Amino acid sequence: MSEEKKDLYHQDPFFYNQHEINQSSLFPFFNDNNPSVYNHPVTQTLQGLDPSFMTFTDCLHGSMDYNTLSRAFDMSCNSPSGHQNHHLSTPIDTNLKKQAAMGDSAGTSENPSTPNSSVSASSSNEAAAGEEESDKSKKDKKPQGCEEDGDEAKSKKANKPKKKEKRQREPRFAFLTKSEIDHLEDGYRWRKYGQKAVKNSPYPRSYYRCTSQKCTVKKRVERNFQDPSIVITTYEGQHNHQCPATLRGNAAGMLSPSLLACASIRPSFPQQLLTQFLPTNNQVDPNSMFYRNLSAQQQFQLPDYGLLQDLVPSFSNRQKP
DNA sequence: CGTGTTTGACCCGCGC
DNA sequence: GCGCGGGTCAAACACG
Repeated sequence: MSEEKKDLYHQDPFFYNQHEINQSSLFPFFNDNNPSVYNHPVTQTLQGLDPSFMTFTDCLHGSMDYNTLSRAFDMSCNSPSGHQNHHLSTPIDTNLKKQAAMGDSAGTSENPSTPNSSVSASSSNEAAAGEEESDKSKKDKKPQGCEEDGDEAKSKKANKPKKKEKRQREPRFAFLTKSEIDHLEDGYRWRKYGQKAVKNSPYPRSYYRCTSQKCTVKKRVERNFQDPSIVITTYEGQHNHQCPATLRGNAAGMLSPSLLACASIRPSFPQQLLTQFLPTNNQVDPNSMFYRNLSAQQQFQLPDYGLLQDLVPSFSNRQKP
């Protein structure tokens, strides 16, 4: 591995395998339980991945657990590679990497092969609850000009529970998207709650939280500092509610171009996915975000529009002269 | 007025 | 213990 690449690993354990970027515009990173892959990132392809296995929306809707994801990508990893351009990068999990680096037994003793098990419906709820709790205690800690004076504030720090539970992070997965737009529409509503400068990068990282009540999903958005045209979107957690866009019945208008990129990765990408998002009359409104994002986002990245033709016949009808 | 963004301050974990 | 960097909070602000 080159020194430069090593640096990338160190700057962010969530390794963005930008060297693999080719024609495809989107690279999902998934949880994996094998720390070795962090040291030896491999290029995977989506060949051999059963399209019925997963959808982007499945990830976002939380209707699929991470076992499924990792299974799916183990599959894809083992499958013979065929598609030369559509690379899927290495599954990454920050916590696991850290644990591996630290030799943290907690990370390895329990269910080493299925970190995802902690993400099953119940445990992920627990994790979320834990986070809420910690958030609450954090808030309580804040002075906020209530009755406490400085001393009290100090003592409050001392009153902190001696053995604080290590904050549990939700599993995360990231997408690289070639786009001029930082914050890509994905059908959910997000509230920005922070922005930080990224070390060694001129581009800041933005922090978003799902605006839905009791939904703890967060996402981070930043630009690849070596290729500013690439947006790195990292999702943390799973939505516990329906996609607002789906509810509105106008999902196509909110559809992220990432989804299209998904389709571009695998020509046989589930039709159901797109049909699920597209308006029932199969018309694509040229004024919709769907269409506008396409325009703004390098439509040429789609391998050829025959792909979309396959996926959405009506779409191609509009494109054809 | 409700909703979302900006931004400086703060908290916390980690490495040295 | 200290400093650094990532992550979060919340007041102030902007906007429709």
